[in-house]
Amino acid sequence: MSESPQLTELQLALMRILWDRHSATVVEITEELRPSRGLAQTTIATVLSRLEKRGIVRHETQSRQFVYYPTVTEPEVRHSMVGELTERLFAGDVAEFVTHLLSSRDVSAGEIAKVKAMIAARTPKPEEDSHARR
Amino acid sequence: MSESPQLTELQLALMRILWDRHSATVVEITEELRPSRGLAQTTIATVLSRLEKRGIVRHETQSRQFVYYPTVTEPEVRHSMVGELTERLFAGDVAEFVTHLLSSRDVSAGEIAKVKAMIAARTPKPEEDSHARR
DNA sequence: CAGTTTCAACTACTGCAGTAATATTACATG
DNA sequence: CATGTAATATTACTGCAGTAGTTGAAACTG
Repeated sequence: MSESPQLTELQLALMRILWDRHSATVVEITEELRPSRGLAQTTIATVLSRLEKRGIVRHETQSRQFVYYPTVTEPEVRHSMVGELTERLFAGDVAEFVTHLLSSRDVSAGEIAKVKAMIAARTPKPEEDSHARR
Repeated sequence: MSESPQLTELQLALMRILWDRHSATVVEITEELRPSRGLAQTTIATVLSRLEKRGIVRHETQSRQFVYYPTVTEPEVRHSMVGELTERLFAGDVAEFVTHLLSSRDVSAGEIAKVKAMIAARTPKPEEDSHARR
């Protein structure tokens, strides 16, 4: 059913709030976004109802108010958006993608180290690990 | 001047052709895309002129025909698109992004190995290298 | 119970991508 | 030089995101 949602920046901003709070009303979201973007409540409501049409959020009515809930997790969205870009730009080649990411000049040595550590941590494949020790 | 172009799939398809051939006419592009998408020449022309308005391609008139050229390279586009997504999804944290990429279950061991090799190859920072030897 | 407030619903407008039909321009050629 | 052809230009329509005004209904308040 659920395809692979691609969300725009505003949509993601709303989702982040929903992910943080687990649920939120239109008013709450509008409040939280007021500093960054000064959007009208109706705008937020419109965006939310469109997200609902796409199955990305749902709502429950609580005493006259709509309380919205995310129906997808942040990792899921990340995964589908990253997957899409991997296809689009690197023909699905993840290694290419990583190479590209790491070769952008704005990656600090510290970040490279983090990545190395991460790879080290996940390199020992479970099966190998279990009998590499004997 | 040039911002950070975000290109859609169709736009990328056109750009890939331009990158491959270095230049192309509307007819050539239409031909090349005919198998995959059966688009009218006018569609291609429209898309190209919009890309030109955005400064992503330019054209020269060669004996009555428009010959289009890319004005940005594929790496540039990749960089700006990936950069955008890095911001959007990972708040600019490249290491997070890489971690995410590598933790998607559809990354083969071979690909991990490729990435490791890549990191190894680029870990010795040039400056450090030059006087680590003294 | 009437007035006010608070929401959501509805409607609508802009901008852009995708799509394509139609109009226009200019060249070649009989 | 008239005309067919090939290419671009114009125009337009759909769909969706962003944006917001207006309306209607429910709830609170006195």
